[in-house]
Amino acid sequence: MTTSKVVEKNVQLFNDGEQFHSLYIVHSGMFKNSSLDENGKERILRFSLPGEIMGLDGIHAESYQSTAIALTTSSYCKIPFNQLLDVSEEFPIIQRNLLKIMSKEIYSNKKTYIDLGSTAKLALFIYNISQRFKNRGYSEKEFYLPISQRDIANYLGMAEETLSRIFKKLQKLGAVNYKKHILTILNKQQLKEIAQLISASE
Amino acid sequence: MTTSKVVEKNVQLFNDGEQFHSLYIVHSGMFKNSSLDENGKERILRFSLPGEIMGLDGIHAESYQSTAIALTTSSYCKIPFNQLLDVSEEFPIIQRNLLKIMSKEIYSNKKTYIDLGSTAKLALFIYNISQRFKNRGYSEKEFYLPISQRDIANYLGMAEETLSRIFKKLQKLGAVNYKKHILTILNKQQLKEIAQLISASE
DNA sequence: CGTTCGTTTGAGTAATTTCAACCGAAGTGG
DNA sequence: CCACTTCGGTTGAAATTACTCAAACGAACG
Repeated sequence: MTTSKVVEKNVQLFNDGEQFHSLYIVHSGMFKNSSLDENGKERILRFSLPGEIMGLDGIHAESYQSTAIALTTSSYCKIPFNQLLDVSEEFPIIQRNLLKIMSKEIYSNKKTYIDLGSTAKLALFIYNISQRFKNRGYSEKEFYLPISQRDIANYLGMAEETLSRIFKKLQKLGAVNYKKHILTILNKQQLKEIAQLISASE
Repeated sequence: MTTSKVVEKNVQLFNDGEQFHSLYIVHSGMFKNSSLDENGKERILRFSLPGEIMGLDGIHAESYQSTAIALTTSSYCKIPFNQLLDVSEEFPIIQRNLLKIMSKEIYSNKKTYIDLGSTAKLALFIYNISQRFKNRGYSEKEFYLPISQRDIANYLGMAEETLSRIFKKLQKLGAVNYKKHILTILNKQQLKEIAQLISASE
């Protein structure tokens, strides 16, 4: 349908409020999706990894509801939404898949970070990213994470300083290693326990 | 397509993990959608008000991802999903509307409570509910809120005691009144300020 | 009338934020 | 090539916020 295009770090694919026309699939690299709050502060809503779709939140209002910015050199594929609708009328399977993707998106937003302490939040964040890489065929144990700690803290709703301390704590505990944006999961089981995905006794 | 059915308080419409077959539209009353975490504790994911759809998160896995329980005497309409798909192949407008509804659901999840203090969280919660009632033609100023404070605290990720104190605080500030599950918004502007939806100077 | 349930209250404790300063790596301009 | 600035991250200490625990309360109910 369309070919993959490459963008450098900090390039913006679409902007909050702009007219909606296309969905974007991440091919490689990573994007952050954010919007500005009432005081003009950036609020990061999600990070988009290879294989994931951006722009779904723009369908209902026919304008994008967030801004997409590349966090590192990345490539993506653009899918004009009207064309997608036309094709899906011919091939209902496409429509069903779109519904499934959106359903999954709704579902995944529910696994919220609310209710967790800072340590559990960060552990869960790392675990989630790891599983998303795994689902796309990448290593779940070690990956490049082109996100600044400031952005992670923003996304998780905690102070930058807290995040720094917790990151050090997770490393001291031997759960992960993090250096120069390379994240290594040293003890997946332990990480899941800290993220409260399993009870510690199991 | 189907007629409206009535259920009493505490009746369950569908259960987390059960095979997915239908969407449910709330006609009147209110439902809570929850699931159990790894330690068996209830985690409330949303409250469903009249006009809102439940079950969308079950499409992708073909099993419900949460449990729906009536919080008060309520009525609902059941829509078998396969029938919906069949009809939507004939009438693409239905398909488009479904996509829009799901898109809106994805978008609304972005307005997250992360990052807010307890006072702002509760104010935002009240404001959101109020707007959802308004959008369906009900009063935005005064409504029956059949949710226990325990459930609100659970949903917002704070201690029950904290919620009780904050509720009292909002009343002392003159923003709202709350008695016998009747919630009255006394000062919408102030409520929005507290919820950080506008800066205090405006 | 006694019990339960949902809520409230107080006091102490724990977790997180804030503020201020510092650090090291990387990039910039003279 | 070197000083300078910036940026992302780190550290410590004080202040704030929210949680926990324990107890009491009032309304509803059988």
